[in-house]
Amino acid sequence: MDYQKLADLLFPDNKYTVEEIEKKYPKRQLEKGAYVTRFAPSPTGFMHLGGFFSALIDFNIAKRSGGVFYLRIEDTDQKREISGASAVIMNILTGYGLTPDEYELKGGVTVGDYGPYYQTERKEIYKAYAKKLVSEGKAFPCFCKKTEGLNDVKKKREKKFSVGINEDKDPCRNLTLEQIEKNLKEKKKFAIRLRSNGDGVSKVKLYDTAKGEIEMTANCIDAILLKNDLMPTYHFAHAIDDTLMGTTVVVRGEEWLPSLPLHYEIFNALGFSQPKYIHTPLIYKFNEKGNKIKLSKRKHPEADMRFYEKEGYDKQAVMEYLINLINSNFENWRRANPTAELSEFPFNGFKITANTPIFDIVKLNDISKDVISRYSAEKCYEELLAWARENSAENVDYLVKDREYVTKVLNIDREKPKPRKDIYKWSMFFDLFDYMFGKPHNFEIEENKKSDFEDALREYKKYLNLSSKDAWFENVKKMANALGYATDNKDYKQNPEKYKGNVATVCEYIRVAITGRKNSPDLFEIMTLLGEKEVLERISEFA
RNA sequence: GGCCCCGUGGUCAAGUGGUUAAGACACCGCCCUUUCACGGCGGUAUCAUGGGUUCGAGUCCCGUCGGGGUCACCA
Repeated sequence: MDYQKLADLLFPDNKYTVEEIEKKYPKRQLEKGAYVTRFAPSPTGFMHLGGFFSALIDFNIAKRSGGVFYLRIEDTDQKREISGASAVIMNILTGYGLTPDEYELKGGVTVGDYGPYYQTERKEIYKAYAKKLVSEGKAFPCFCKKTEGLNDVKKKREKKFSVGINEDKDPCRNLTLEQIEKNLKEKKKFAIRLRSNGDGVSKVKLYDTAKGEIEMTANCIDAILLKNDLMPTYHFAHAIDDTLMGTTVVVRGEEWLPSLPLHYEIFNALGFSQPKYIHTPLIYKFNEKGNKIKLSKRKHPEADMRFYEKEGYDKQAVMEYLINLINSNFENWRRANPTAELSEFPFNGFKITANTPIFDIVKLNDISKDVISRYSAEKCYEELLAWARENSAENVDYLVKDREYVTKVLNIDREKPKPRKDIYKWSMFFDLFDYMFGKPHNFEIEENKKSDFEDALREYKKYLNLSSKDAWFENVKKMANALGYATDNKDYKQNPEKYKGNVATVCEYIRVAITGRKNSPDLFEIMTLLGEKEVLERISEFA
């Protein structure tokens, strides 16, 4: 077979040769030890938590080594393309401070010399390499009918098929030049497949920086390199782009691990050497049956980065949670350095756990509470406002108009060595403090306590004193005493039957009347902010 | 089913041949606060399993079991 002739037949009008292309992509001039990483999502208008997770690792590896972090859009599957998706990706990345050094905005600027950064714009590059492989006999055209996508595959999987030796070699690999010419004359579309040398038995030693050496069965599949629209598959584009663009470390989800032998064979065929790989653990949740399942876009809102945006999770907290998932030394560091910037943490992207973590929103909440408790009231206000502008438009006017008051509310129990921690996302603010912005409607009081409750409130009108915290509390005690509630706690504990309750009980009644609930920050501060008139009105509701 | 990854408490995890097997979340108890919290102290609870190797194994090797991933002209 005259492979060169075949290559010319298949690709008569390629714009570039491989040599021409490689001239345009010189080796990057970087300090020794500097890593080049990339985030390479497909533009579906959705960013998965797991994708963000690898971007976080990418960013840290590049930035901490003085290297480059770039964004490449893998838009070769036109069916899935959503317009404006790349802007969404850039927004999230920059919002979290993971701004790429090189990127391209569709219809806008391109930053960086190793572009284009959209794969569809690199079509001629892939074609050049495909032609080269064909001319060397390492790839061949395939005229078969396409598989019908995911459904076909699923059916095949249900049969629990096993892949035997050489069974995956594609029949088209044996087509004669004449047959190919005939097909071409009939304008038949073709894909380009790798002519695999693998037997499906021999082993290859591969390496993952996080997992160590992995021995895998060599690839034996004549994998598609170029689809019949001549766009590359992930595998082919990965080899070419990451080589040309100088990627030294590829961080990607663990679902890619099984295709490592394929990538190994493609890199070899192309004469490229492989980058380092870090396959990150996938993030799971438990389903109803208690089985682990992948955090998925369809089933789990938390899989979508927009969820955290909408809910108003603190960005620092989301990142701290993720780092904590792969390395809990982080928590020790955080405790020792409670006010340090996240960027000061000696994050080692190469040393990540291989375990498969289960997403735990309770833990995220806790981290978020901690992060937010360290903020000043002013910072909280800014964050709250920023969140509201995007996600709660109806509250923006109010926040802007009553900035001072809102800041004071945010400041309750905050300016102290151990600040209160009850806010973990901004969307909860208005519910949590609803009583600061209007009279409560529901009151957490048991039916059998109602008469005591009302008696206490009636009496409290006489005792209300907001002149100082001490005076306020002194009066609460006086009233408690007058109504037969214990003011000596020890005595109360020993002889509870002697009393209707203790000061805590009285406080509970007042708290419920003012806030509607049994839990709230410091009562005196709340009453002071509300003002005497409002406080009396609320008490008078019951007395 | 083939191939591969993973297996320390309910969850996340430190641990790289000798530890009383850290820490955090959650849960429970006590203390502090004569309010709600914050906080402090303590508790329950873990090396999947069976064999090796070794004076010694959570750590190394093999098997088993369990969980997960993958097997598309999707990434």
